Amino acid sequence: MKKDAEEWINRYVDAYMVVTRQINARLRDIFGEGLTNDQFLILRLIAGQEQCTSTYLAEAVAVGKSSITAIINRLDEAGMIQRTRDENDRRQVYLTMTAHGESVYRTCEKQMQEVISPYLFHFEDDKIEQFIVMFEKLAFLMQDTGGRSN
Amino acid sequence: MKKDAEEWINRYVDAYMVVTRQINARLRDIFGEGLTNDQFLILRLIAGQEQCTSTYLAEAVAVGKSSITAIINRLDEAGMIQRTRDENDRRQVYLTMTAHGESVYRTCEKQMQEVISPYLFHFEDDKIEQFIVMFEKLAFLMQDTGGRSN
DNA sequence: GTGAAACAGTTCTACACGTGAACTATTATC
DNA sequence: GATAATAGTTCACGTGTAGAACTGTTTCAC
Repeated sequence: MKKDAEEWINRYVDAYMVVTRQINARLRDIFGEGLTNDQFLILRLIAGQEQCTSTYLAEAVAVGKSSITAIINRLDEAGMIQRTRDENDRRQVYLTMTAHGESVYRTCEKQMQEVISPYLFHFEDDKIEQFIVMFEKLAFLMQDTGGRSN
Repeated sequence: MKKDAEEWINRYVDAYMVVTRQINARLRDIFGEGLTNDQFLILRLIAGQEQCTSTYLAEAVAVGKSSITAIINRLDEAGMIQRTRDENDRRQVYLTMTAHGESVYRTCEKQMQEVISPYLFHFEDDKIEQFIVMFEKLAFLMQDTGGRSN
């Protein structure tokens, strides 16, 4: 282990805990009854993926497939998404947003922008850019070492 | 809103989602039956705070006090923490770890270090430092604008 | 001093999310 | 054509969250 790794990790975890929990709380508040944070994330992934499947979602959010089914069922009951079976491989179910889902998602996306953007004003542009690039590299590293079944 | 804010936020959210969910999944796996991620976080806060109260925890994790009671109850039943009433102000209940709680927490802390540290090797020291400093500033900003009751 | 307000914490009910194991239906393999 | 692999679902159970109602304690205003 790197010499300063322990201290870095402790500082990272402490800061990350505050930031993520505070952001989550703020999003929870503004989304209100419309959507939970997790549902927002799932819609976001569906929006960004052609022919999105449960398996893809499960890997993307690092969670079992049965959890995805539960979330998808609720979004389905709320009329926000549709399931479409692939006629060539009838095991696959593709998930797409309905017009209503799209509308709710876009609203929440705007609200998210409004909640987060004020914090950006406290930093210089190149600092923000560096921070995000670093975060993206981390994300890339972690995505390539996932894996899980069920 | 800043000109590039929207793009930054989208990139940030996408990366942050991957990183936090992947880290959570890995921690869930190694902690196993011993402790949930949230319980670990709560113990971490208790460890780092003299005379820790439910109210402090609720603010720190940006959650209602009733949620804290639930978590504390489970940790109490598991024999990991103790509640002590303040004799000067009998409304206050101070939370401390038992020896057993301390032991479980330290074990999980080590495991967390081992899970996260490999990723640090992919970055230069000063990059890591800058990243963490930025995160800490963000955390500081967010902490100063919280607030919630119940 | 006493009554009202504020505060710390708990309980209760309801729901969202997570797991893992067992299951259905479909496709691939040999 | 039997067997294995894959995609997704269902079920039972534990955890975390909210919010409202509650207890007990302290503070404050008069």
